[in-house]
Amino acid sequence: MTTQAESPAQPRIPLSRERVLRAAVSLADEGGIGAVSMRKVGNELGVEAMSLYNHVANKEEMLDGMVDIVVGEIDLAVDDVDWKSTMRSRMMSARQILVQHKWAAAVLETRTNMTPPMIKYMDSFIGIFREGGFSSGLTHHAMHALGSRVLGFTQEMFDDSEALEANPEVKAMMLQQMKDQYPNISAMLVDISHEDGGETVGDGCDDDVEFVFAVDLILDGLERLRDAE
Amino acid sequence: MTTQAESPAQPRIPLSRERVLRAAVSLADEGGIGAVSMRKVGNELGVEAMSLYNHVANKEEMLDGMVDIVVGEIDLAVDDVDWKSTMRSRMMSARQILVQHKWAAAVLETRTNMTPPMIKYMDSFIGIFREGGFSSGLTHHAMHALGSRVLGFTQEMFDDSEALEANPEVKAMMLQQMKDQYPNISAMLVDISHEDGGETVGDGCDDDVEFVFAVDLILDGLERLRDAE
DNA sequence: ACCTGAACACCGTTCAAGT
DNA sequence: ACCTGAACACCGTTCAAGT
Repeated sequence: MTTQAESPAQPRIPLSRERVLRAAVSLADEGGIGAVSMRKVGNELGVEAMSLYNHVANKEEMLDGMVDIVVGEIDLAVDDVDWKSTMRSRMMSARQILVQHKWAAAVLETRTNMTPPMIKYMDSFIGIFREGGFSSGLTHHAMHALGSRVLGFTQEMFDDSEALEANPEVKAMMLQQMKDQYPNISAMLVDISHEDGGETVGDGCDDDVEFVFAVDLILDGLERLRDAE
Repeated sequence: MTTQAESPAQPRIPLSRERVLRAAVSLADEGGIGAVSMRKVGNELGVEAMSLYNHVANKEEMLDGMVDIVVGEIDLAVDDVDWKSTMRSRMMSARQILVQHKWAAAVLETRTNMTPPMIKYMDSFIGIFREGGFSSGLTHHAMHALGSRVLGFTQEMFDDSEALEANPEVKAMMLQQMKDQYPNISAMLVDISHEDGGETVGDGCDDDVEFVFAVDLILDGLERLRDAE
């Protein structure tokens, strides 16, 4: 049944979280997310489905890990001549990776957990705007406007981080811990809570406001192009 | 087992596609899309799961029907003072409905079939831009730029309609049939195929081009806002 | 014409038992 | 410490059989 059967001298490679996730990603790359079941991933590794539970908590957590691998492939090193071309390159890198893993965009949108690779990506993303001279408020809007375009996670991740921030005691600790690892996220959150006294951000951002902001941004731009034609 | 058991005089209401879809939508509204299985929908209607197959081809087609119901709820009648506020209202109506059916946005993104309610929505959408004096090319860009924001279907639907259009023999027939029912879609497709000789649109639109267009539109708008601050 | 019982080939997940 | 057999409670779907 296993592919290792005819090589008894070769000790089987031990399972690991890494191996499980890589097997799952390669199954999804080949056959779409529908080709990923605990049983099939186990089979790919020459192991029963139940063995996977020693390395991932459950399927949901396995999907988190798969997305982390994909997000980790996005090149964060690009540093172009100005903020605009840097951001443009960043978006292209992200898109390129998501095109390589066609299943990932849909899965990404179902994730609600913030994982370190996701937070790292977001911090880098925010950093580009900050270095471009954007205020924290406008950076926040920018993330919502661009968010659903490449990585559909922006709303949810912000909701989570802001839910935590809403508790003032947790807030101080969180910010302290985050400051080193995620300087841009921290700076933005601090700025914004000072700017509006937590009104917009404290109890989760107002999705309606963000939606209208993005729509108006696009409509204004379209109008300009029409008039220029 | 059924809720009708204690009322033998009352003849059971006969099943119908309509009743099946409404039951499925209400299950999804209450418990999310995970609460929708053939067995549970059957149970909701006091019927076995297998009976549903007399009214929907399979689960996939049931999901199509559920989405149609939701899309059909979007108010297409708004006609504001100009194209911009009309489009703004349209986007708000769509968003409002999708917020009411929280499961629908994700399901919408997995649909690949063009259904009449979807085409009707698209035609109305295009009509707003056309009446606002937009060229067909810019209208096409606009749909891509706004598409993923409210209804994530734009890309796929366009790919389909353009795939059909790529066959010149089918094209003439299709356009003739569509002209009455969907005047705006037809007009746009005709214009675009004349404008660029089918280069951009004939063999499916260039997703990369559309992606860059949308990103640049947003980045330019953000820059303007930053400088105005 | 419409509904169902029985069956098939799948799922995710648990837990005690093996090594 | 890690892997597995057996089992549970689910899936979507079919088809011949009932009414």
